[in-house]
Amino acid sequence: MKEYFVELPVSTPDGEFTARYSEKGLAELNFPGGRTSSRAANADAVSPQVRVWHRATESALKAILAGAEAQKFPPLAFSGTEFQKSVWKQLLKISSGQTKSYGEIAKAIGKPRAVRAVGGACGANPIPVLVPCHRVLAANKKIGGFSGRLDWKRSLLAREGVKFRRDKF
DNA sequence: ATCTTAACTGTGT
DNA sequence: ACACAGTTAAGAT
Repeated sequence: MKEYFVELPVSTPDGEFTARYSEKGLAELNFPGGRTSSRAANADAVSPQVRVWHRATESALKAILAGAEAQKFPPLAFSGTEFQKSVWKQLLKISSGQTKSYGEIAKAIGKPRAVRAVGGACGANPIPVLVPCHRVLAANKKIGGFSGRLDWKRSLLAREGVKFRRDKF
């Protein structure tokens, strides 16, 4: 079985995301607005397996963007350190409309002091939205930060009906 | 209530 | 070894 990486566009009301697949599953997901991936493969050229995954990705992505719970999920083949993977695994447990703090995540993986490292892991998350890094707020329910457009975090949380403390405005 | 400072951990250079 | 990060809790103002 040869190793392959495939990029496919995902059209959503928010723009065109780009999904990247490895031989194991969905490996990366990028926000719209980025450079148009000219390397995007033709949907017909990819294996049936990837097409199935991609269908699940589209379904899940659109659902979450709409503020709903994702029904279908493609296999996630993110690569990273063990620490990061354990963090992302925890993030997947947060259902729509719910939030957790960085401290709670750290505690859940047995390293309650590694709150800052958790933040780093979230920022390194290769599959935003599907891995709900946006559902993680600071300890006192403040919005916290976000690598990339902070607008996305606010917007997604708002769509899920999450109330967070807005320190300004 | 807001600001400042110090601690703590994983990761990249 | 050093600096930084999507934090936090405690102390000062």
